[in-house]
Amino acid sequence: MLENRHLRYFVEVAKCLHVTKAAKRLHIAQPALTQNIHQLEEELGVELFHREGHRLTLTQAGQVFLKEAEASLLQFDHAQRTAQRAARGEVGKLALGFQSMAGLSVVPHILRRFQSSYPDVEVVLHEMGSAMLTNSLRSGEIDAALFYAVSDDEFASHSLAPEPLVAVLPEDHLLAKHSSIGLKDLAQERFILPLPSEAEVLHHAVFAECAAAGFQPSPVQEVATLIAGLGLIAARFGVSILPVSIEVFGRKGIIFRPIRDSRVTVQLALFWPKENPSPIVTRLLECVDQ
Amino acid sequence: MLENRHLRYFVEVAKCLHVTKAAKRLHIAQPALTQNIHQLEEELGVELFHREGHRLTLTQAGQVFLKEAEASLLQFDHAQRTAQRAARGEVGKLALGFQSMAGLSVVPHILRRFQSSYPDVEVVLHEMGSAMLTNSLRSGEIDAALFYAVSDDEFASHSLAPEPLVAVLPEDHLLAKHSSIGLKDLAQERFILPLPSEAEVLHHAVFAECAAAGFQPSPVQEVATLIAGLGLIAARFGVSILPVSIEVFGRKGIIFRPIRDSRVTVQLALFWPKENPSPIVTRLLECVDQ
DNA sequence: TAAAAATACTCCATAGGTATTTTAT
DNA sequence: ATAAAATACCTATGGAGTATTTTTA
Repeated sequence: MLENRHLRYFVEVAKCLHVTKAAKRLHIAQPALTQNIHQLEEELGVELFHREGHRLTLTQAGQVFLKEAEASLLQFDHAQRTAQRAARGEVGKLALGFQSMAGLSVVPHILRRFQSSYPDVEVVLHEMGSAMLTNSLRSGEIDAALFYAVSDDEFASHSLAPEPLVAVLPEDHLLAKHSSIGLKDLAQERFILPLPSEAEVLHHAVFAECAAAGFQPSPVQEVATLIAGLGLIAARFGVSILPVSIEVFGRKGIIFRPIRDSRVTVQLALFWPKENPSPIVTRLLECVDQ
Repeated sequence: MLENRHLRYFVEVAKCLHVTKAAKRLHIAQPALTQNIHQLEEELGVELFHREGHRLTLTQAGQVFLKEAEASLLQFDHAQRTAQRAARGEVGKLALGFQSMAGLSVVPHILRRFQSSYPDVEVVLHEMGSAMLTNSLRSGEIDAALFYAVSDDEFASHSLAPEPLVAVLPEDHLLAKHSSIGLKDLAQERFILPLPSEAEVLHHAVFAECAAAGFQPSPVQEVATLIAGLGLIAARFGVSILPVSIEVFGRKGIIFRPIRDSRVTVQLALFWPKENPSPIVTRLLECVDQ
């Protein structure tokens, strides 16, 4: 059976056209090299060299095979180096899940840095709710997920800086003229909340913040998507409380106000499977903190 | 040292994710396969499989390496098949020399047939005189040459059908009104001859034909190129005798007339080196006779 | 006759086999 | 209990070495 060795040896001989010299460069004995070349020719069924006495020349087939053999060796090398780069997380695919809120500014920021460092990683983004994110992490559908949550035993995680919450109001709301608001003033408002399955931590954060202000939000309207929620607020259907990074979202008809005496913070965190984490996630982590 | 074998084995295991099954398909024992995979991972310095109990899965690096390994094996195969095709003369380069006269119709004809049968042969054409053609054949600069000559001990050759000679006259020549001419009527004309180094056989053919008609051409004007010769004839500077295939050359001011009682014929022949002939020449020969 | 390739042979490294153990389902 | 992978050990093929012969420049 022909092996790579045969190609390596052949290329060397074809380059010096001198078996003894080639053998020295290959650090093997001349007869061993001669044998390999013969075997190669035998298995191919092709004369690669003209032998006129001691004068070696490549046949036409030999010239063609030289090019092909070199290409094959390069490909072989490339395969090895690429596997090693892949092991270091420098090439491959990264399926990254994220919550809508995280997609507003954090994901784009991190991604820009990551892609400039690792252009050979193909990143596929998946926007979904927090419940589905954990499912997808479990099933291996995604390699990592970025969403508002607290660290947890099931997954490895890395939390970003805590974020304060802000009140989200229609722009013509009575309290809009103040530069900040006391949450108690919203006690009678209808609260727009994300579905727990979409953003569990944000859902609870609203209750926690209200509880700190001494009331329980009621009535509430749950929504599946951020877009729908902000639309309802703009239509004066209710108000909400969201992480401050919502402010990059400049929807018409909506304003944001800091909450005086706010007690609650939330933080984005990157989660990934404890078992067989993608090495690419390690590279991604390096980009998260800068 | 990693060999092709390792890739073949890895690809099989990566495809069934089952060492025992893969071993069967490869017709080797399971421990041998296990060892090879371990050795591959060792030499690469890369984990290619996750092993959770008996459940094998490819790591990210393994997935990447699978693609690369398959590509490498394909390239290896391709190298072998290409060498074999090259040995059969189906791929490679053909440097074909020819005389101007042969280039008029025979070379284009043969070439069209040849290229349709062997599109992967790169043909490079070299137009030169007969003396230089033999030199280039000797030096290996060209693989074969097509020119008017008689077969010869130095080279292998294959002659095409003999061609009669025709008289080449300016169109307003006195004899032009006749449909054929007796060569003796040209005895007083100046003969335009190719240089012997450019077309030795054609040069001699003129003398032989004239001798058969009972005279020796005089005066003579030798020219290096066909173009120059025909130009001189059109300018009424002289006449010539050339193989009948000159008639495809429709230069203004020139006419061709058969020679009555012509004795001499010439023939194109393909010549190639006796030593180490290019296999492509054999393929070319098959096209020459059809 | 000098130098290079081919041949003859020997040896040992290792690819691959058999038998067995370990491990997980 | 079963089936698969890992381990241990053995065998033998063949890759590579040394010594020698053949060939040609």
